[in-house]
Amino acid sequence: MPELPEVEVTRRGVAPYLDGKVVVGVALRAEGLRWPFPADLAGKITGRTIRAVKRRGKYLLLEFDHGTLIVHLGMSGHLQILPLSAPVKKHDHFDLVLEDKLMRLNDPRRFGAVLWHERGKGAAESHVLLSSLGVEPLGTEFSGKLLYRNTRNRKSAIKQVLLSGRIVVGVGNIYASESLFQAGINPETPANRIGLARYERLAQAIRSILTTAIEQGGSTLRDFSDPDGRPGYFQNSRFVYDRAGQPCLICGNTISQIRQGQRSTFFCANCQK
DNA sequence: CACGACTCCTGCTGGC
DNA sequence: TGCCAGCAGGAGTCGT
Repeated sequence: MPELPEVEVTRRGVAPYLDGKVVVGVALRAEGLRWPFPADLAGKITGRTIRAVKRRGKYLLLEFDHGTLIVHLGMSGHLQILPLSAPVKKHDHFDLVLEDKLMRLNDPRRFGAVLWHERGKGAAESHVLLSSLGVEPLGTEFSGKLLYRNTRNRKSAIKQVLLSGRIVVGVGNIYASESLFQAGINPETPANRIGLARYERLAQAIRSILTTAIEQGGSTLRDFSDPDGRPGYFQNSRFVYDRAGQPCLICGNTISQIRQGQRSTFFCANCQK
């Protein structure tokens, strides 16, 4: 479900309820998700204060003085802020209980994760899952030049390279297709055959699309909503994703759907060369 | 290292 | 209407 915009919308939604608040307890209703829940999570964070809620790629980082709770929503994870009395529903696997509210993680497919990183092992960014991530697409380091420089030895299709997260993070299946459409680049083009000028266009497209998606509250294609239950509206701004067989909104050509690395890609063969 | 296939899991949809 | 194959917004792991 969530790509960078949805995770950022989630972060902004939960942060006001978590910042500076004390954890009263946790509820765990499964062994774990993709990986087991941290050993003695309650003992680790009960009575501790959440100092900040940050994001790195699609990972949410709940920072404490003595470590960081790392939360990933996987494909189907969803966080909500609820009253303490909220009834438990199917797939409600984890609650972070505060004094007057709780943050609940619901994740039907259980591809998500809740992990703990001790402060003593360095910043959360040094965690094994975070240490080799690419740059933030909305940060100052990201640019067309960076994309160009880091793709000289990448023969894979540009769509796959974007999805890999090793050069730039947070660009998932929807926004990869949308960004390549806006930049006029065919998703099957080998990354090392794209020049600097086109990468400048792509970087600009990625920034612009992610920024717009965040402002619109993300994409609600099936079930996404922010932690207060509000849906996103970016799906109304899609040019190609999930529009196979429909006319291109720019040229009228029929939108194509192909498979790349077991994932669907959508594009306009006329607008994207 | 780069690359591609496979894998985890539940739920929904589309074709019969 | 029921059944079931196939696909869904992610990404770690393994073999080459």
